[in-house]
Amino acid sequence: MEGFIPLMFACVDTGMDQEELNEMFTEYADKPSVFDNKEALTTNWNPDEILHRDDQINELASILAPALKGEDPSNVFIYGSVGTGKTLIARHVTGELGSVAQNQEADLDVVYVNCKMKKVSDTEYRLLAELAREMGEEVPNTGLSTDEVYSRFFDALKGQESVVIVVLDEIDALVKKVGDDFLYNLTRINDDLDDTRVSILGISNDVSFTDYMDSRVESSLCEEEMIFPPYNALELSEILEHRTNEGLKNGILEDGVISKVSALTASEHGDARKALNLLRVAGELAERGNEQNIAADHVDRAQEEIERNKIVETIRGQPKQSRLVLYTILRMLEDDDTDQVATGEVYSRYEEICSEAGESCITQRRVSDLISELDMLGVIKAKVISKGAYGRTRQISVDHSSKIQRQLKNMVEDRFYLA
DNA sequence: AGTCCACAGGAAGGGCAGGCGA
DNA sequence: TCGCCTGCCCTTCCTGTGGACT
Repeated sequence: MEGFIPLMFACVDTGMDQEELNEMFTEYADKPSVFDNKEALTTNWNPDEILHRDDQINELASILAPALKGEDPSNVFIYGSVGTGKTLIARHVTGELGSVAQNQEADLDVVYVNCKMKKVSDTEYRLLAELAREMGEEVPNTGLSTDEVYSRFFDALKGQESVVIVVLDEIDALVKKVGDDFLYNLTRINDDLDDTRVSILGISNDVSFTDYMDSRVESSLCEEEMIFPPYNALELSEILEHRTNEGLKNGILEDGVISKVSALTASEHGDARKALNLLRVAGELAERGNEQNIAADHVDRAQEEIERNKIVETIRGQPKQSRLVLYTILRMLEDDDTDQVATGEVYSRYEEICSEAGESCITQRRVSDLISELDMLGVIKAKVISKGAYGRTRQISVDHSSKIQRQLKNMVEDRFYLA
């Protein structure tokens, strides 16, 4: 998609007429694809067989099984790094549980919410509203008090005579943002319900996440805990093999591609999600280049493309002042031909750039927060260091290839000055 | 050991936009 | 229309910090 938009504009610039455009699309449609079922190389796909997670499936299933008899299962907490199969297993097990419950006419509801979804469930209000909506209640996006939304969710639950399993994915992100009060309320909701039993299945990418929680919340939420270990290179290879058999045409993959992808991702916390993305994008690059096979070189290019897209998407969602701060950093790194800058220097240059552009300046305190945010988003790297009598500061650097760095600067410059 | 610097970062709250219910 | 709510971006005020310097 990323390469597609400039192509559309190129058509306008070069005066490509409708017929040529039509021809181009027809040619594209007729071109043989390297994919058989591209969805199999995405994280949304539910594979018929889940590899290397039998123990976790069995454990989770045995914890949730009492729901079939109308008993409320223990609250469960699942930890593990990104791409270790937590969401896949949670969805798989609750999905199967739902099917069995339907066959046996048992009353069981499963509600899934990703707590990191921007504008959907990234605040207490939004999460409760989303849960209430999932239970069939109408809740506006804003305008009500949080207490009102909570009581609407509660009313929706009261209307049921069943067990409700609430799956809260990426719960660590929300707790870090708004605190754990909402979890305290949710874990105590059963005290006020007569016929409905609510069980919470929390999923977190952060193993040390419970440090942020009140001990009372922790003890009731983490009645059962499961830790998902990262996949090793061998396991990743087998998972990729399984997915590519479904997703790619036979004989498309050159030797060594799967082992390269699995070695690359195993060294970075065994992230299966990243491994699948790498393979899919490598396939897309091969297809775009009219090539018949996916080679190791496509994997390298895919890695760069994924990194660039991730950063570009992140920057798109940032407010103007954040882009301005980032632009200041990138311009300093380029102009001063250095690989790191300090907060104080960035702020001085930021003030100059603001006055050049006729923009209003924000305070150093706020700029400091924006630098932290950009660091958290992985756009820059900021490390707090002490220079003794010369104070404390953050050393800011950008850890991308110079090509990506240049593209980034141009993009921020365009978005800042032209937007 | 005490001082000092240049911030980091927590806490509290202001102002505004967007939205809802009465 | 008005009062109230949340979310977001921001400011102000303040305390804390780590290592070089005295």
